Amino acid sequence: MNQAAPIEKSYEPREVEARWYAFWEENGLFAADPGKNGKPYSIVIPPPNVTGVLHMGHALNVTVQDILCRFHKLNGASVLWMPGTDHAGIATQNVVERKLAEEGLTRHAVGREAFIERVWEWRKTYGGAIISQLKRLGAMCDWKRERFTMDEGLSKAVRKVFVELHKEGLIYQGDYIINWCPRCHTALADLEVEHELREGHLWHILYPFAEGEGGLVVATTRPETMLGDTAVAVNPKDERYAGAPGRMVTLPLMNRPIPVIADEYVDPSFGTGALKVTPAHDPNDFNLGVKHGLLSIKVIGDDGSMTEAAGPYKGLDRAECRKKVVEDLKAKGLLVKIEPHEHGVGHCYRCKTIVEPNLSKQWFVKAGPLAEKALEVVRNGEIRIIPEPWTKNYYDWLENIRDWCISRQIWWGHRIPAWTCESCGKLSVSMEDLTSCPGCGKDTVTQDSDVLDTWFSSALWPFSTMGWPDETPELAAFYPTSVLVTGFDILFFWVARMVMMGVHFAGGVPFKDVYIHALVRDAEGKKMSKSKGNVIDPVEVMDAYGTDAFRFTLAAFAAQGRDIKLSVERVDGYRHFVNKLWNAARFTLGHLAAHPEAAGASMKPTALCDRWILSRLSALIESVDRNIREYHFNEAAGDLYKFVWHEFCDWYLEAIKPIVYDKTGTLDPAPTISTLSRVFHDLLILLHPFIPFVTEELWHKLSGADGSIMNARFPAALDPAAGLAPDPEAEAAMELVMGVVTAIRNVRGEMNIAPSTGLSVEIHAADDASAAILSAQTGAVSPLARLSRLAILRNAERPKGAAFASVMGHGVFVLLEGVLDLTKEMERLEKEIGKLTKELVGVNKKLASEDFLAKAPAAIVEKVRTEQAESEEKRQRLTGTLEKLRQLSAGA
RNA sequence: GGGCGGGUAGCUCAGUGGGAGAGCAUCGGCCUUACAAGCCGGGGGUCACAGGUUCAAGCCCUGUUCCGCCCA
Repeated sequence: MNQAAPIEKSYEPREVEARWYAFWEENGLFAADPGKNGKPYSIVIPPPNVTGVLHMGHALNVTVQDILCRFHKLNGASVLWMPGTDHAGIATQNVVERKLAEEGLTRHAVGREAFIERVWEWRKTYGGAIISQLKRLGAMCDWKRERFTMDEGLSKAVRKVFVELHKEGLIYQGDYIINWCPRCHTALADLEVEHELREGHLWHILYPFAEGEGGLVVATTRPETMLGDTAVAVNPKDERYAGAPGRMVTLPLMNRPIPVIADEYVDPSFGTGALKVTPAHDPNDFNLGVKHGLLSIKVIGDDGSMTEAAGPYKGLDRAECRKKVVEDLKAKGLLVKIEPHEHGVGHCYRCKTIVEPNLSKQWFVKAGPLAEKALEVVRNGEIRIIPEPWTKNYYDWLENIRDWCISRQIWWGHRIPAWTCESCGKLSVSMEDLTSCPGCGKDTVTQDSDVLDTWFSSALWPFSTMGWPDETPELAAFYPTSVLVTGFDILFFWVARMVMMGVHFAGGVPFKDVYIHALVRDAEGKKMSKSKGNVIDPVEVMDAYGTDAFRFTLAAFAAQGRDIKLSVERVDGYRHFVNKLWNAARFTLGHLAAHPEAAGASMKPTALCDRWILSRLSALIESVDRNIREYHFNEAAGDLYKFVWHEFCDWYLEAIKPIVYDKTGTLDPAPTISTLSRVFHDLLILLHPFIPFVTEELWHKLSGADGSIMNARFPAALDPAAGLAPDPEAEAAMELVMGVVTAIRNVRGEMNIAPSTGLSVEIHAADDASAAILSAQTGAVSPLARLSRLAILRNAERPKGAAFASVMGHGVFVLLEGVLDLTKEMERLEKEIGKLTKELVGVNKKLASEDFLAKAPAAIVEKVRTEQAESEEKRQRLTGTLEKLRQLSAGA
């Protein structure tokens, strides 16, 4: 190189990342403009919880979106990536309540208004943590548009949707059994309950007939609920209980007569086949209760303790009550037996407390009609779910959807816009806050104290963030969004509900594609790696290896199955990759600087390696472009990796050294410098979506100009004018060159010859064309293989004392007269022959099969034939050489 | 109980019908002027098991087994 390397010897990510992120933001490179030319490309970010900290799931999710946004921007699209956070009702309220508890306070002590103020304060102080972590990842979100589900605009959208759905009869209030979390003191939707298998018991209890002898033995996993039993049910086909339906039994401990009913629902094979029915505390029992007109007696209160209706057990905690009930039954001789029993127990997804199915007055969304439309738009292809198998899960859930309980008995959230009049009892739902009753006109109205499920507002995210219900330029330009990128864990919670709401309110689907990526189970560690202790903090990974290395690793993982286990060793591998690119840049930039006249020019390539690398670049562009569009990020990343390391660095840069370092003064480096410049330039653009920071840094060193790689244009795979097109001839010739070089290196390695020793090599070409190619490439082959002499011959005599290799039918002789270690050479040849023989067995078997010859495609047969001929020829030549060496060795 | 995914090199994982791959680890040789975070060469796999379809199976089908997830 003619001048000192202009850049540091190794890549130091920290400073570079901070500098360029600030640059991008300050220069408005993330800013979306609905009036801009170019095909709109839009994504709304899955809003992370405002209480959240960045975990692997976010990191992967954001990396994928950023790759897509940067890629489409490079392709000239008008890009909007809408960012924001979610108010996470229960989670945030829990966090603030814990802080209050540290001060010895409760939310009830400070009051609703003051409490909500405290939450806003908390949000102001801590709510930005996750946002700054997203920035650290390089996310090109349009931060000026950042939204929060509790913002004024979004709140207006929420209220509008509530009012409209209520008007349409799709929102209703009623007494139903719901999942109650006694800790969070709120109702939960079915989806918000997590079922875990627990070791429990099955208690068999005798319920004596009210009249006459005997009774029925029921089996239950929750004996404390018996206090609220209002029937015993058996299957009408169950012969054991023929005659029982219609009779009465006495409910033990409560001494209440309850009827025996018959219903097909009862599974005769479970327990004793007799089912105690507690409509107030079990969803299935609730259904039976409705069907048979049974009473509902609520014996467990909202705080988890027993109610008045539990009689003598009133005030006991539900767990204590269970013990007491069992003891009392035992004392009365009514406890027939206790069996160990494993069963699913529901837990609150926020605090893990065991939920209590409880009868309660709540607000519900009638999901059926909305689900119908949400099914339709996927069935008819308006929305594509990728990978496709998730479509089935989507269908299954929507086809069996139940009404959605949307009211929560907490304070942090969108308050339900419903007012009840104490005077006339009228319930009014309204867009505007009410101060008087629309019915009787009196000012005795009170707003419902409940708030809405956070997912209710999240369901509106794709259009509420763009200004709906107003008709905005953003909605016109960017709705529907191009793709939703998310993990499968919220396919039901969020994706399905967005589709329902989008189709119903925003006039169409909220997105065209849903890309479901792999999921890293994290932080809470519930599922993934807690047991293995390999939870990894993305921020620590970025600190240690750099964001680009981390992102590239995630991209390489992105097509994986449904679980991710990330190892830092692998991130380290990709850190090496980034550094490799950095050092390739040092080399490249040095030579470009030395030849400024050629650096930017577009010259016709003359050298074989130049033609070859352009052909490979053309293939790479095609692959990266296609694979990103198909969401095959791992393929794109893998091809980039292979190109950079194993084609560009390993072969191309080495092959051009004799040209760019030419000391003979006989070579013209200009076309090669021009090609190098072009390839490196395009390569940075191809890599940019994956590793934005290092590519931006190098971009500036490359051009020496200001501007940003973000404004560059993605190259076209086919651009013959610029020399970009597949060049099979160059690829074939280069393969011959590489084959020869590798064969010689193999000899050197196996024979333990120092790299500093120049070798003398003769190649006996099998045909004139190959001889011509090789003759033209001696200048490339010699340095790559470290030769002191290279002769390309035709029909020559086998040289004496030479190690031998066969490459594509050509004889390669490494002249080692006097120093050839016969034993080693024979071992090397034997190993080689062994491999070939193994290959030949398989190939010969194929060719011996008439079926294969008759039925396999002609191209395949031809390929196998060629393979066989080449391997056979090679084996014969190697065997021949080996034989001669044996004779020589025996003679000596 | 129903559904889904997975079992590929020592480890973490790619690979959806014709050459079994990557990173890390490992062995041998190199401080060759972009890079020792590197270069060159090598070793390592009956692709969980059994059967089937096919000219051809890691890949498709059936069964078995183990692990994980979702739903009830």
